[in-house]
Amino acid sequence: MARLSDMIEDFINALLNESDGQLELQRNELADYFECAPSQINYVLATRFSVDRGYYIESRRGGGGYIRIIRLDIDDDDYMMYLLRERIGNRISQQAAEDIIYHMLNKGIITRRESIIMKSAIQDKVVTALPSNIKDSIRANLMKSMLMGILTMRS
Amino acid sequence: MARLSDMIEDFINALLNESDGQLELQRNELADYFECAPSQINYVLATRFSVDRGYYIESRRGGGGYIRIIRLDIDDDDYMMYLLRERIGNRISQQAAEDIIYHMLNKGIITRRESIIMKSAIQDKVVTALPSNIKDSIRANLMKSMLMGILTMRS
DNA sequence: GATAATGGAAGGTCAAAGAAAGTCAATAAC
DNA sequence: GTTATTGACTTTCTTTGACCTTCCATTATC
Repeated sequence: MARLSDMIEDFINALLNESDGQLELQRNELADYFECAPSQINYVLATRFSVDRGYYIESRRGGGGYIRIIRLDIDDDDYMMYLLRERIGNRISQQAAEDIIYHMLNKGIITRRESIIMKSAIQDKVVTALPSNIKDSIRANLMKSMLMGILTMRS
Repeated sequence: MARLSDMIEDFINALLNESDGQLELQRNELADYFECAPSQINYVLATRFSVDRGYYIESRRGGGGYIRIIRLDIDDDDYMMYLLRERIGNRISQQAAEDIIYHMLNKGIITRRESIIMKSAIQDKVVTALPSNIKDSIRANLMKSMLMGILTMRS
């Protein structure tokens, strides 16, 4: 008896393959279809469609809510995926973040204006009055979130 | 699953685009047209045509009453100075920050890519596990820092 | 004729109900 | 002992309805 999670994963992958790498679905609908608890869907998304595996999830609650699954284009973005998966990690200093932004600018991944916005966001002064390990951890989240934004917006 | 609110928003936007940025309508008439409760119109105005998104609402009750929707048209630099000096302050919610970014995009102050970077930066998930007043205060710093970056790079 | 009540025609407010998705800890399966 | 599954509870967003306020025109009162 194949595991439910695997069946749901396959199902979603089949839908993704028929799409342009982006897909919208309703959590409850899918749970109904597989006759499982709605939170099962979250489990599958968390374990099988994580950023590490090259996916990005957006969602919205309330009436007309949805879950959007976006498959990232890994081949085209080796460097970005390296940053997300390995380089940035749980903490990053301002200097290291600035170096990465500078590098992205030089490689033509971002424009000069975009580099300035990113640099403004990861300044130490933005997270004042917090212990530096927390600062660095927020900064890591910031970098990863902005990178994810850049990665997902081309589709 | 088209949301009613979105349909009404689109409808109003279509009317606005055919006008000179100002539009008068009757609440009950519009509610009749969409076969919804009149207060639904207020909800759409409050959530989609807020001041943060660049709109201003005037209205009048009684016989011959009306709702007037005005698209604000401020000079870009003035608008950013207003944001920095008055609007953002020490704290700002994710929703309000998103509305402002949406507004800046609509005005052409930032590109779509830039708007996505900014939106990624001010997400709640970036500052997880902190009390919400601290979240909002970091977010205010973020917004101000990014705006300063945009402002200074043009001079 | 001037003023005061009145009724209908708007729009406004707010809380409750409804419609989704998220979280997390307990349990089950392997 | 790790991975799956479930369910109770939470949060967010939307929709509705009951009740309130304001404005105008008409009628009643002095």
